[in-house]
Amino acid sequence: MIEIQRIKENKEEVLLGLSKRNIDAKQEVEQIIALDHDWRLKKTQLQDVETELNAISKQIGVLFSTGKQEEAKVLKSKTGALKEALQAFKIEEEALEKKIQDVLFTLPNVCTQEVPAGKDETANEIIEEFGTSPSLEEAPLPHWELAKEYTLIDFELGVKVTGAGFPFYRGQGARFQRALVSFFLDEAVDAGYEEFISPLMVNENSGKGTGQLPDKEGQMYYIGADDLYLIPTAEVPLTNIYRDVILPDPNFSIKLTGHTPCFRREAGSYGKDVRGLNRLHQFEKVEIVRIETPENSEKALHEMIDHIKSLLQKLGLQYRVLRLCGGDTGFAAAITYDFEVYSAAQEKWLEVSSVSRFDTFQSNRLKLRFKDENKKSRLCHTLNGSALALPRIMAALLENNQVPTGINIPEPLRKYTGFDMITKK
RNA sequence: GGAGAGGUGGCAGAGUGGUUGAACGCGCACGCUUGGAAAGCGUGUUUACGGAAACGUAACGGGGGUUCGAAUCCCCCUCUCUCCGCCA
Repeated sequence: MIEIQRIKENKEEVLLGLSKRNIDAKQEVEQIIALDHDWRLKKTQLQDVETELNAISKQIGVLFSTGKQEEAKVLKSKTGALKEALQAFKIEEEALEKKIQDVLFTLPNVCTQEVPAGKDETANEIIEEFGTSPSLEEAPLPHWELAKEYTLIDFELGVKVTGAGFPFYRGQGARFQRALVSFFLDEAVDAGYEEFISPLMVNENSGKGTGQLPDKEGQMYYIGADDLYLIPTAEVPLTNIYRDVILPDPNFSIKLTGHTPCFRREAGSYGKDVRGLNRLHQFEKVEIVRIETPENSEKALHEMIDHIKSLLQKLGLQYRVLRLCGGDTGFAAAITYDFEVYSAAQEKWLEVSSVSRFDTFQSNRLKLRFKDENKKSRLCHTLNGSALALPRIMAALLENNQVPTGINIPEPLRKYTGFDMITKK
């Protein structure tokens, strides 16, 4: 959540950043400032009473130990009223604090200066395009047709065993996916990210830490019997490694990566956009996560962007980079860049990566801090990005690399697949 | 799942109702000492909030209770360890 200090000190900047999301938060911001003022006042009053009560208790202790029972009794009788006052102040103070939290929780992150204002994806800015569409034979097949023809993915089996959106990958399809995962992980490790295999379920505190809870509760699968959530992305377990951590000095740059399945309920999705691999309840993704000082986070963001570009270029995919407008930027992000690859058979752009800077929005919830040069605790910046999400990359590669005799495997993947081309068996 | 033991500062580990935010030790930082180092000596060394500061308040796994006063007593939850059971 937004730091309350920032709201107080840079009210206009906060309002401007939120306005890019089409949100007028003037009322909430004023309310928070007023509540915070009241809370401070109440807190001081509360502490005054506590000070007095502590002093009396101390005196009683001394009196007892010196055998002055009578004097102690007199003092004791004075504490009743104070305790009542203490209770009252405490209740008021806690109520105020909760109210502030409640309002704060409703506010999304403040968008940065470069984020374009706008309501939906039509306002996103295309900032870069790379590559050209492959020249395919007439009537290229969409990936779900190719998947059937070469027995790569079985959607019907998934429906039988689990339900829609849970496909089986099989044979060369399974191998192809595994090759992509290995390639992405190796590239990340080469770029200095530490590889993790993480839990696939997380507790409530972790969900809150990265901002999925409470605002996206309905999007996660929930295991009621054990009070756990299936992860919607590796971002959640990876970032939460650093929940409640204070890094001891300002010279750090934490780079994590992990490959996990991602589980998303995708409530309300339907239609042709969900055809084939375009939208699934379970899919695989390699995620990269970074924890940086505020001074370094913008640089880190661009390193991540460059990393993703290089992956797409090595795979020979045509892509474009979008800077999302405020309305399309996720709740916790300050700025987000999306990567889309061109799917030649479907003739459309598919989102394959989303890279975001969260500034202190997550770390404020996570209580993830570092000691600066003056040994002061400051909140870290967190960032993450997909590098990459598997299904749509697979869809694009299948479609774009189809030839009459099969489907060509991009060169960098061949050492992982063990074959150069997907063929009919 | 059953039985027992336990969760205290960076670590190790005292502390069973009173000036204990917490002994002693290790580690760490700074200083003294030294040609330099070690040893030695001294000082310091949790976090959050309020405050310009002095200082104050809170926190001994989490939550609640008893009490003038709780790390210490009571209740609930949770986690760890040991033994048993089960098991890829």
